[in-house]
Amino acid sequence: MTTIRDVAKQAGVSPATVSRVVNGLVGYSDETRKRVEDAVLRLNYEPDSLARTLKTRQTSVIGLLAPMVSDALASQVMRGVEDAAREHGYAVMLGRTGLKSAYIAGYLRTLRTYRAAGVILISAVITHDMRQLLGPAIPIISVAISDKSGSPSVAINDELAAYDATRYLLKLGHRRIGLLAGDPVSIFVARPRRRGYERAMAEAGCSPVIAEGTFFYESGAPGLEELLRQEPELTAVFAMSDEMGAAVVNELQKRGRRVPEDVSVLGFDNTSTSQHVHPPLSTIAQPLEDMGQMAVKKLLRSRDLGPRIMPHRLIERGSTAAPRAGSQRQHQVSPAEQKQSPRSTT
Amino acid sequence: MTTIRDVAKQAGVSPATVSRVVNGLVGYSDETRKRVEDAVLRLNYEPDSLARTLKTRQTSVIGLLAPMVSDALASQVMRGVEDAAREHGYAVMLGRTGLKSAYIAGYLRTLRTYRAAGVILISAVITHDMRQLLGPAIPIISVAISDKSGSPSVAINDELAAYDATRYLLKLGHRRIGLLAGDPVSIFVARPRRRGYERAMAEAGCSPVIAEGTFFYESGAPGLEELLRQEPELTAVFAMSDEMGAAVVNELQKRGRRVPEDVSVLGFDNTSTSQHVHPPLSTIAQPLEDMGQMAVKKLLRSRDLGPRIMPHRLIERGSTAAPRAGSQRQHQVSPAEQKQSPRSTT
DNA sequence: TTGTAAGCGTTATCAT
DNA sequence: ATGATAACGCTTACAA
Repeated sequence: MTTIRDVAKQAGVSPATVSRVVNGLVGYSDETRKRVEDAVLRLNYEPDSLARTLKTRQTSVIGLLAPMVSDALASQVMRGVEDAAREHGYAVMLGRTGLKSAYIAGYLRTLRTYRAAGVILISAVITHDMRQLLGPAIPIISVAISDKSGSPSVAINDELAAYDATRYLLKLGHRRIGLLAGDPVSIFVARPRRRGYERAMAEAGCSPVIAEGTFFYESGAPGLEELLRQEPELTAVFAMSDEMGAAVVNELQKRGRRVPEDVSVLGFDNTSTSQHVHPPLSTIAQPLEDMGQMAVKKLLRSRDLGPRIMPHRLIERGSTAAPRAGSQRQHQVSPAEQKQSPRSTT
Repeated sequence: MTTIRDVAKQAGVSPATVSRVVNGLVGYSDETRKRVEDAVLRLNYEPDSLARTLKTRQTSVIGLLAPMVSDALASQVMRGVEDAAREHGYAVMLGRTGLKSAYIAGYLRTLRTYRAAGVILISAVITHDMRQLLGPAIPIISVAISDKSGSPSVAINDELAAYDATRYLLKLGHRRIGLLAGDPVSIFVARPRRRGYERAMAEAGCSPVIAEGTFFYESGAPGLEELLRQEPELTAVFAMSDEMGAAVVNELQKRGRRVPEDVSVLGFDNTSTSQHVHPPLSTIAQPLEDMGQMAVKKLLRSRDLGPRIMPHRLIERGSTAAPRAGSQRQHQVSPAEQKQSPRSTT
């Protein structure tokens, strides 16, 4: 390993001068700059980040904590984070937390001793303990969680997104719309999304039909079962994750119901799963990659605190349509229902 | 930030003694150990990894380089790596390379200056340049690539896996089996898998039918189109990725052919995608998570070089079956065809 | 058993 | 414009 001293010797100058040249500071002649640069090239010198960080206290690693590194949502966010980090010259340190606070604490400690420039937390809320553990020098930001506490965060408005989604189904003419939700204590977004659904249903004078799943594919079929038990005449299902939505599509078809002719299905997240089912899932898209990028940008802008709301959008694919004429009376569309979030088609 | 000196002062000993206690070395009385431990607790002292590494030259970070952090295969491997790394007290530094050698080089440099304990490369072959860049002190290992060069690696035998897969379809009675492959220069596993398919087909006296896709879902439909153009009487399709396999299932159904009654479909990798289609895909499973874990273990066992072959296995789900009687003559099973890889059902 | 001091590779301060 | 020199926080001979 070649050090700054080697370069200094080779160039016939002091280490201090080499440091100045390498860091583009002032205080050397063109002549010496040239000599130093030559030496750097010849010896293939690369400054040691560790030593540099030890001295300057400024580092170039960003911590990224995800409950699972292998689920589609986290993967997308990770991708955005990784790209933005590289672009700004930062390295990413990855931790899989499984949402276990002991794991999170462990990573936070590690990140502190590595003097991380900041920490990004996917799908988890920032607690007081976490802030404590990191110390005041290291900022932390959450991604993909609507956080009411005012901590730095990048997320969509989950309540509004679910509201818009439900409104969309109502507008198509559906009245009996089942919600495939999730456990609100382990899955933080489940609560606001449920509120959004309930609000839209209440405004339309429809009664809610709700079952809870795990957000994983496997829980889709039992979830549908439960919804149908509560309301056999269901004409639409709004699933809080694409995985559950995909499972519902497959399960409906297995039961001999056509999608979307008999039952419409709407997913959430616009992960690749939504395209792997036939017909492809209509879904609510979160700009996950953008959210990851935004998170590092906020982290790096010294004090850009507070929550940042990103736009969601409805993507219409083949899994949603108006209910069959006659299957129930048509829903009357009121003027107020025209204002909706922007919507696009893929 | 509290340093070793603070603790020393608090405990009334020298920094050296604190270091000894903290690192569990010998050379102090029970009495002082107690005093030091108290001070550590009271001051909430945490040794600085950076300074420690600078001195000892041994680090606790493992570099993990993946072409995409958001595809299902890499995610699974990452998960295994992450788990094993944590278990051994290592942190994971993540890099997304897109297989661009410039990106890889950049990360390798970073990892060198961070004195990484080792580097894990997903879905890419280790080149001489990479080894050069890392220097002799840092080992590197590839995962999910059959590497003939003898560099450290953890992978399945892709040739054999594809051979077994094809044999399985032959044994079911299929003769006209299409292969949905991939570009062998950008997707390294495409070549051995193709060889395995060709060998099995040749042994059975069947002529190969091959189309190239990208391994992504989108390429499944055009790939099937091409296969059918070459051989309209196809009764089975072997896709080199689950994504392509899932697309083929959907596309076949769209064209009014039933799976598996009219056409069988076999995927590869056993990613979650294989379960998100109906009927669920039969597929070749790689133990991706195990492979990730194995990679860090090999890295950490000082000099456990060379390639490590992991077992693949065939998972039978609903997308494969014998061809319809009469659609073609039954294939005669020879005794040699009985020896097959272990196989399980999910 | 314990302390002193040197040094890991930098950068920053202060002379010159 | 350049060079000594002293940190950064830790480990490790070596000495006591």
